[in-house]
Amino acid sequence: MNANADADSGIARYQIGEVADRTGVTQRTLRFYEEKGLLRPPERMDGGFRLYSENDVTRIGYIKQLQDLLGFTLSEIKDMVEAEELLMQMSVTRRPDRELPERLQRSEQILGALTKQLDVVDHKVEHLTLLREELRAKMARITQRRTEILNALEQEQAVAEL
Amino acid sequence: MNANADADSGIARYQIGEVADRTGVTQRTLRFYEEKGLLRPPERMDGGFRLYSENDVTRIGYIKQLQDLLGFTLSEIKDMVEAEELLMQMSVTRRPDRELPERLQRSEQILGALTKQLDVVDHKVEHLTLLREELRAKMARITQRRTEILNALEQEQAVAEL
DNA sequence: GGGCACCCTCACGCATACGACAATGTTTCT
DNA sequence: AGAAACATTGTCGTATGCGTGAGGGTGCCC
Repeated sequence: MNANADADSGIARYQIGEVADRTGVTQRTLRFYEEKGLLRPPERMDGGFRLYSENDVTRIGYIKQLQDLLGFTLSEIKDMVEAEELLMQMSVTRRPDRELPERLQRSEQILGALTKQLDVVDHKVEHLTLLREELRAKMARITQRRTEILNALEQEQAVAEL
Repeated sequence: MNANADADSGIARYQIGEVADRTGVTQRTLRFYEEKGLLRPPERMDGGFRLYSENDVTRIGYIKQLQDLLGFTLSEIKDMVEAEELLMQMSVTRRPDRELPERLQRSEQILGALTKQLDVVDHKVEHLTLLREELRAKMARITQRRTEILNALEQEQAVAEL
């Protein structure tokens, strides 16, 4: 067994090396993300080794996606995961029905963040879609040229055959 | 007149300051792009001042879009504009019907580049679309929570009115 | 032909996002 | 208990994408 699964506790924990392997980011990057507030400081073993949860692993994948594929900066991503964090906290802290106005405010705050993110994403999708169309048009043009050239070559061949 | 338009030559040229103003990028950035091969070295005046064409201005806007809105790196963009360059050269150099095989090869080279770009764009669109759905789902959840809270607050109000 | 706006080329600086050690401590396996 | 494997915190280095002068020419108008 390589996984530090639930030996006697209830939930699986992984140390940094395994997380790095599974997520495809380096250990350095994981520590860096933690330092920059993108990842909550994970638990530690008595000796100080970091112990990540399955949830952390998921989050790391999310961050990578936002970064590599979607081109957000780490500080943008920080805002996004923080909103996510708040959202999850809200879902959990359903207990005290007191302080409703405060919770309302939090809701609207998160909604604001999500709206901003959605705007950014919409914008990107729109522009990428346009770019895609342009690329397709260019490809069509080039493909056309190519068949023209191929035809011309065939003509040459035919002439040479005589 | 601020534009260095066609005085006696046929085509308008602009010096770097005006290009910077029109495109919204700094002069430093323009020189930097040139240095990095993103922009062909523009013409120069006798004294060494750069003279950009309308075409260059268009290209700069294209680069900015790829960079800011779509999150490509400059080296990715370099590949893209180089393919574009080749494509335009092909369209122009229709003259010598000799050397067809060479032109065929160029065509396929450009096609390859375009295909790669299209793949990248498709990938991004796909992931962004997924992300957008997730964001919408989250917003729906939060909006739901918010109305719940608002209802609860109304209840309190009603009770207090008694 | 003097002045002012504009441009030139270095060249160093800076933020982001890590990579690559070094020196040291921890866990685990047998 | 001793080695191998793995982790920790520094600290310095690096690539990208420019910003910001310094020091010095150029263009053009009156």
